[in-house]
Amino acid sequence: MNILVVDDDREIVDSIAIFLSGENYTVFKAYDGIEALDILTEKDVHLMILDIMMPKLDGIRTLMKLRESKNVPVILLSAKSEDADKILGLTAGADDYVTKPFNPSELVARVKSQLRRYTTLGSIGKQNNEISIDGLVLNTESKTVKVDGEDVRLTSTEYKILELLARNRGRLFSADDIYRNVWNEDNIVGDKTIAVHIRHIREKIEINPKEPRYLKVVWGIGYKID
Amino acid sequence: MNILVVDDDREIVDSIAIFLSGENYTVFKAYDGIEALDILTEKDVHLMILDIMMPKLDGIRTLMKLRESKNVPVILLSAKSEDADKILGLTAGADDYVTKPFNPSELVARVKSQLRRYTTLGSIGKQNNEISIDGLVLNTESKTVKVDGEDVRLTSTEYKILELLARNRGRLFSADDIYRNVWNEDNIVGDKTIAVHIRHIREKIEINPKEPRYLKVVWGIGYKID
DNA sequence: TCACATTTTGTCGAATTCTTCAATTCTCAT
DNA sequence: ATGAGAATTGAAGAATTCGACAAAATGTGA
Repeated sequence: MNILVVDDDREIVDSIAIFLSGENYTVFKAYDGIEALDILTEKDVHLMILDIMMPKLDGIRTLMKLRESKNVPVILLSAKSEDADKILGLTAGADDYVTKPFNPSELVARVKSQLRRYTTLGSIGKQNNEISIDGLVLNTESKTVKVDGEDVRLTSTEYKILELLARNRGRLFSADDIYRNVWNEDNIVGDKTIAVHIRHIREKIEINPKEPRYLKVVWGIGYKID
Repeated sequence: MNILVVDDDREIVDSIAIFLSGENYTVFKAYDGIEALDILTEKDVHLMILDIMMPKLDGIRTLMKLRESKNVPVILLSAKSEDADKILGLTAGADDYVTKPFNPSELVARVKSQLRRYTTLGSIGKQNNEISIDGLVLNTESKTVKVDGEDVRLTSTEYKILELLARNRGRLFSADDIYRNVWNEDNIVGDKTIAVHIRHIREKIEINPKEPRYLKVVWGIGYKID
């Protein structure tokens, strides 16, 4: 892994470099924003540690310029611990903000955390966003539903109810449970509303709504998907 | 976006919830690790703020259990500012570590930063600067758009919206999601603005805006590109 | 400053979706 | 078998949402 360290104070750059090298990272060094951007285009940088106060091009501007084209993780470094500065930096596109003086081990831990997110944990698209139950397939990202390969159009409320039940296959939900989960508030009136939505879902996903294949009722208690 | 806040101190949970709600996040609350894990399976959580000191199941253990199956970003919260604790937490799989007492605005900024990394910035290997969807081709470098080979002139706002949707093909964005991503701030007023931009984009890239080939609406939820 | 392009806001009608209510059917326990 | 409670069904009014248009606000370059 290649890490670019940018600070106009050479001593700081060197000491950070020593700690990172000790963790077997390859370290590139730069002493102002222009140099940093140069290295970023030339080399394959996996993470950047960037000081804010620098001559020529300060850290925030460097970061903003970088974000126009690359999504490399950036940890900002600054002597200023003012909250406003932190917020500015994080808003400008930084992934973390560390104030000087810092504990080298903590910095290394934060580097590792960011690299883990960037490389192994990945982003939202990577994870499994399909819930599959027999011929019933929910895609939680596009909020779509397929039954035996056929696309089925559910309304937003219908989808939310179905996702709740599908996500917790086998678990029993009373009408009130469902209401609380989907509406995020308590149901004051009766539970007819849920019943009607259940019917609509059944009409759409069940071949024979009278003999539900998925969406089953447990008498006197609630609904579930086996 | 859904955020889960976990702390055994209800006052802290409530106050964090207020700040996050103000930023238009949906907030789920839990008061120990067990509850947290329950909600994580039931709901689609996009980020978790997790206190370390908790009864039943402490934050670190909760985090480790979570990491067995999910890669949701986690921000640890702790009264201890010992470096060793920070390092332990970050090593266990956390994405960030904030010590109490904290500045709410900073916490919100860190939440946004993590969500950005998780959702829009994405992970390694996305250097390709052309996004191609059927006859629709976006060049993210020159910020130009072609439809069936024909150049199309989009305004900057229009382009940003289209890129967001194209970059996350299949994923559904509510009007608020789009606003937050493109403007980097919350939408206080209604969602007419997005609707109008969507129409303009459609007028330009769709042959028949009434029957959109690319930019589809999902009633009651939002927009997407299949 | 003015003219022009872009972005944002406000209003309206049509379409879709949600909720309510009443009638009917079904299930379980006796 | 029967009755009470529970679930399903049908229909209709209420509430939302989307898209179209117009117009106001904002930004930009000559």
